[in-house]
Amino acid sequence: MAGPSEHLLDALVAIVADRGLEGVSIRQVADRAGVSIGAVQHHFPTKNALLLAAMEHVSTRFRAELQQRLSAAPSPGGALRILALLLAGADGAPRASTVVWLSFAAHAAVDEQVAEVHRREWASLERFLADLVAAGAPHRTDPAGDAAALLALLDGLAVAVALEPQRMPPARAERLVDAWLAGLDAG
Amino acid sequence: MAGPSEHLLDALVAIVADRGLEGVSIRQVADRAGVSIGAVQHHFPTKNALLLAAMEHVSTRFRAELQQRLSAAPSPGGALRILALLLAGADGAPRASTVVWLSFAAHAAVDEQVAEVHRREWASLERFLADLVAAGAPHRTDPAGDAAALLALLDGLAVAVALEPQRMPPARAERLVDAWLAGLDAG
DNA sequence: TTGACGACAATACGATCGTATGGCTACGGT
DNA sequence: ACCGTAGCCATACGATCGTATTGTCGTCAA
Repeated sequence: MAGPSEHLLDALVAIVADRGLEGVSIRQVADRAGVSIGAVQHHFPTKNALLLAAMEHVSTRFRAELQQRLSAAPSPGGALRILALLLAGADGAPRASTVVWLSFAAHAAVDEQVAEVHRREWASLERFLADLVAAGAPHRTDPAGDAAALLALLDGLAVAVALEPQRMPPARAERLVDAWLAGLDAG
Repeated sequence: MAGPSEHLLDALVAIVADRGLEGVSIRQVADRAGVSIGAVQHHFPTKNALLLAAMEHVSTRFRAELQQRLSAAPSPGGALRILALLLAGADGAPRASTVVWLSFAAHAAVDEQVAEVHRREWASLERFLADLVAAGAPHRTDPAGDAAALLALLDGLAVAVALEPQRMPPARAERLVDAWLAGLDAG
């Protein structure tokens, strides 16, 4: 299932997770994957192509894991909570995932191709959240607005959980997410 | 008022704003500031020291601008809205500021010294927001929780405004902020 | 007057970077 | 049997990096 290309992409993601994007070099990726520089160059012509492929890779992985987790959701409301906790980096979501997308996001501010992938993913995420809101809380008048606010909240929480674990431990992030979801029905 | 050191820090911040942290090198900073490599080394012994000083520099600048903007606030509620719109990158806040702190945040995930400065600033921000909430909406039972949620929302909105201007134009961010603030009184 | 020192500039060093190049091996089609 | 090509490695090239070293001016205390 996992070819040599995916192995390289996993190596890159692992490097980003613990040394940041600045720690990524063709040589480091090759080392981590246990192959030569030439092998990396064979599968991806440039570093940029490797980076873009890695972004698509983490997106694909995320969608797969999401689908699996949501298969156990009893209702749209339950699915919304599962997705929210996952995105917020609350219990169950590894810090590494947040660090990776945070690194990509920062790079997106400077690289148009990376920005395009980021925009596509986040737009898709907002649509998905909006659908869950519309299905789980049909009385809401602006599910798209609710989804956009929720997505922003979750992004901010994820960063806080990853960078400030003592100010924002996962349990607090979970409480805040639940409070916001409760506001969906009340407010 | 602005000595040669501040000039170097401004140069670094300008580089981060339009090429990211990866565009920062001693040589680039020296070039942008119109001095030699040696001058940079004279004021800051290492690149890391320069980076840390730049973070403190943007913090100081931010506090100064904030204090100036808040001096025109009629009430705690008004001050809260001004600060929220500023942090969210809504109309009036430049994209560059968001890109700079986003870059620093991503770097904080990998550099403990940068992380410490980041934590200090964000903790201070949450406290300040909590005070404004407590003053402007005294009936709230958990102003610290409100502040933490608001701060996360604003961080997420700022990133969205900076990276996805068509999904999250400043006006939409402003509407979402206002909706959240309205929920302070209702929910 | 001299001499130390602060504020730079110029240059050098070793490391690492992305990428190009050329060769080797194994295999699949003709 | 043979040729091409996919897959991979070793190595080289030029650029850029952070930092160390050394020198050159002023200014100002003694």
